[in-house]
Amino acid sequence: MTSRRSRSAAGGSVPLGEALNGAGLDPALTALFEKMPKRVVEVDPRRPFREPGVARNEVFFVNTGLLSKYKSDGAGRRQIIALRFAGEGILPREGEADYGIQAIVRSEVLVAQQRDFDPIMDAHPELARFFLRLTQRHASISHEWLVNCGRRDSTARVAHLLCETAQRSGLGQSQDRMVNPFTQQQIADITGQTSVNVNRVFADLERQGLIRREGREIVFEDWAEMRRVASFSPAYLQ
Amino acid sequence: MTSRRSRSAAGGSVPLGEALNGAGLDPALTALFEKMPKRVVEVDPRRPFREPGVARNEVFFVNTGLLSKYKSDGAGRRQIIALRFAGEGILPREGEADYGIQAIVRSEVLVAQQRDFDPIMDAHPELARFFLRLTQRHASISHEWLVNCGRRDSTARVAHLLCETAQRSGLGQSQDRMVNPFTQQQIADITGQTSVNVNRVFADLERQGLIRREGREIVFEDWAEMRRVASFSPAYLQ
DNA sequence: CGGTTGTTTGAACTGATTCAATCTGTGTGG
DNA sequence: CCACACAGATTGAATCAGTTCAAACAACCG
Repeated sequence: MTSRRSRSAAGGSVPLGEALNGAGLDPALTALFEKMPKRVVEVDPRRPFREPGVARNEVFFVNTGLLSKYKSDGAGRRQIIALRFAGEGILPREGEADYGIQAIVRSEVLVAQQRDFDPIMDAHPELARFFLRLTQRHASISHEWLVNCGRRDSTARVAHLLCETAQRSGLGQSQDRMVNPFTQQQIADITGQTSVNVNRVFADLERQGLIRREGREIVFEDWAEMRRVASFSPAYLQ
Repeated sequence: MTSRRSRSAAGGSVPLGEALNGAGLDPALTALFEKMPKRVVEVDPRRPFREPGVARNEVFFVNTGLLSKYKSDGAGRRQIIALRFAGEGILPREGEADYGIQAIVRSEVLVAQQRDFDPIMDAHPELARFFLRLTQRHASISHEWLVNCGRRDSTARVAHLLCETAQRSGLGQSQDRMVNPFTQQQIADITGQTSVNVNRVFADLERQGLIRREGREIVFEDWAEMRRVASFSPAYLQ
């Protein structure tokens, strides 16, 4: 089922409080966020959720599943610019958002209003420091993606995304398999290619003995070599 | 002269206090930063300034000129991941930096120690909110660069960079010319191409009547068409 | 079963790279 | 002032990685 698939891809449910505490937030402040009025929304994959160019006065938190932020160039070619795994969130910014949001897999998302969020920030300015750190981490990931798109060949790009995904979905070190949450089109939209080529890259990776595909699962046959091909070093994930 | 070139490309000098005030910081806090111990450093372009993989316990502020943050893939191919124009800065982050810093043009940079910076942040937690906004802006620029590298053809990528540079260096609306601060190799490192191709793209842009080159200066002959080719809409710059 | 969504494969094409050579402008030392 | 060195820009030819278009195939779901 789609929802099971989402859960396992994202490493299970990560409740708000647990995630904030885990990221180093003072439990007293965590409690404030837990009390903040919010809706729980089930988001279907690859369906419009939030469109670009609309005022974005909401705060999102991914309980389970996987969200993507996307933009498109003038000609409508789509580029996924960021992912939010379970336990991560999306902060608002002045003005209208230049990006849209879609789910990669069926996701459970907490949606709060900026007008409920802002007073908490105002009352506890030390919170901004916490969110500054999280934002810096995401910036660091964006930078790695830029290296990926700009300087690596198509095989390395896909391999790198798989490595990052395995890591970020909280796969245990012992785990050597992962439910691939992406369609090949989505991988293309992340790595700046066409789905046709992504398909060929997958076939290559398999032929080289780096991965094996079993239905939706990807088995990493040679993690060390995989990392090397992808030139993946997880430092940028902190 | 190189230093004049840097100044005009970056739209002149932007002193620390003025920049922070201009970005919306409380003048009382601005004063704290102005009192913070710091060195003034002249940085030569395309020379090592800060290497990747080293603990980065400093804060930088660009007084005049233009800095770049760069990373490289496994094979040593270089990608410039961000620019800092006059009036912008670079914050530290836990652990060792995964990126290096180099000047694009000769720059005057203020360098402060994190240990002098942190106490100010500690004493004035509302500061983090200010830096959060700045960091979000840079993240937004990274995302646009991702669209650029991932989805636009080589002509649009170069055109987009030129548009962004014109805008960010604070060129007046009336201004239709700009000193190009980049070498073609640097443009290649930003847009994920080779310098050879960048050269051909420049020739194309000129042949299409979008720009004219006069020495180091670029004259925008048809700004509207340039924006269209680049699919440049400056909203992401805020 | 039929509709939908995603994957796989082939053939032709093209934008960009690679490698190598040449040209140009600028700064330096004699 | 000239000779030289150096960095960057320009050009050509061969090659190749990735796209495009089109069609077939597979899985899933009501």
